[in-house]
Amino acid sequence: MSTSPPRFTLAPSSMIDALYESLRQRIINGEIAPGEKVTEARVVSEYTVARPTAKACLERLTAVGLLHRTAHRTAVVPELDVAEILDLFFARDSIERRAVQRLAELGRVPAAARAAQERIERAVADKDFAHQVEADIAFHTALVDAVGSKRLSRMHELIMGEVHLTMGQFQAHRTTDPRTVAAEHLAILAAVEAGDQAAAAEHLAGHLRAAQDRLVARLTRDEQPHEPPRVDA
Amino acid sequence: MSTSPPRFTLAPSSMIDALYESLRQRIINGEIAPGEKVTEARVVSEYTVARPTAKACLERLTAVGLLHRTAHRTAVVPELDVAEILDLFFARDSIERRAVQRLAELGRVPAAARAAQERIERAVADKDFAHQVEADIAFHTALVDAVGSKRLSRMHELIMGEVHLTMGQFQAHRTTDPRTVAAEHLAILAAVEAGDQAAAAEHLAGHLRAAQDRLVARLTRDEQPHEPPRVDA
DNA sequence: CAGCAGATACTTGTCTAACAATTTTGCGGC
DNA sequence: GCCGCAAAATTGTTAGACAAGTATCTGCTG
Repeated sequence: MSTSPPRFTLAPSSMIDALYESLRQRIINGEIAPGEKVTEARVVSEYTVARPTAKACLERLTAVGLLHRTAHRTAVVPELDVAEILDLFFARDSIERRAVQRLAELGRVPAAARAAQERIERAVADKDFAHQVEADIAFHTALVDAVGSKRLSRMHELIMGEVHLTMGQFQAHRTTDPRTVAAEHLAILAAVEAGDQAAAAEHLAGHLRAAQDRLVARLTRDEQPHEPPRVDA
Repeated sequence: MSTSPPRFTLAPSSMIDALYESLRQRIINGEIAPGEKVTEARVVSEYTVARPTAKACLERLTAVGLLHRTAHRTAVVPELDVAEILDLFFARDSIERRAVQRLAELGRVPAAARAAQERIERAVADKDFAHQVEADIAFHTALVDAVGSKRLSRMHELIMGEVHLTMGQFQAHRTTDPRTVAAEHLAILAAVEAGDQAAAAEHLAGHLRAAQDRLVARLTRDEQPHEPPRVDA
């Protein structure tokens, strides 16, 4: 607040940060599949780090829900079931709805959201799905960050890792028309710009519900065959 | 959710948990004062633990805002200024408002909230201020937990440490009539029981705003003399 | 042949010790 | 009195070790 906010983000400075980012990416992209075990020893050997470093990293990933772990048991990449997805989207809606209401109240349309929107459209044109998912997350994060509340942003960050994870699982068999998503995003921004809190909240809630329903529909279909957990490596 | 909720909480099982709880209490109660430095070496010597253990503990406290720390610099107990308190209460309101709206929608009045309410009244009668603050936190936490959303509860937990901290700072010079607080709590529960979402949200928002205003008023008065940071030890 | 008990291997929790990198502090010179 | 450099303090990371708890496999018994 008092110092100028950083305009450029550099590569992570500490070992743990770098490790965290790398593992985060691998989990989110599905490179480390849901259900797969991630032992401390594995991290130590895959990268060249000491075990305490790996341990700290796994703890951080656990804190944001990208790994599940109970005492003395190996951390695993979670497979979210329907109940968890509903819970996740309820929490997400709570934060983002408040954010857009606030933005509408201030009449503030974040530039970063518009930028993210353009990135989404470019990714759609390129058929680059991973990038599209990432830009979509960036769009929603931009909305929350624009409120300017450190703590709201932190709470949002706490759950967006899991959102990213579910979209990553979903990404393989995508059935969504990207133009629908784009239209919904624009409707949110338009309501914010018009200063209409209720409309902004409605558009956002509808958008999230649509995403949630797509995930749930996909999941209930997939859970039927009860496919065995994929184990590679 | 699927397993029965624990009816009794035991002492923390792991070393780090115990350390975390102890330090948390000491920070919240003001035993470790705002502005005070907490080095890893200090924790190591005060308790009998290894430095990595202390380090992990400080990291966890930092994650929930009970300590502030930047790379290579010593962790300190934060002194929240007015801007931060406003931010904190904005975030808190976002979560708790959603929670009571949801409870009203379900018509679910959590028993734990009523129990906490009784604990508050008992603490008031005993003039036990620390206990009163703790029970007040428990009341609000009970509201959020009753929703049954793991993630909403986790987000709430992420900021309630800081709330506890500010109330601890405030506790020394208290100016609040406890009966006002009790009445506000009961109004919230009544609205929830009646299933009136809007009224529940209104009562909660008013309650939080009153608490926030008391804190801010106290703080702006205190900041005038610009007292030098207390340094003991 | 099935089921259970014990033994073994694996994994995590914590500790000790050490060195590198960075920040803070204190001293001396100008 | 102020600035810069060196020493001290503190954190970041690594290595190795041992205890304790889990999971797995083997072998015995019915």
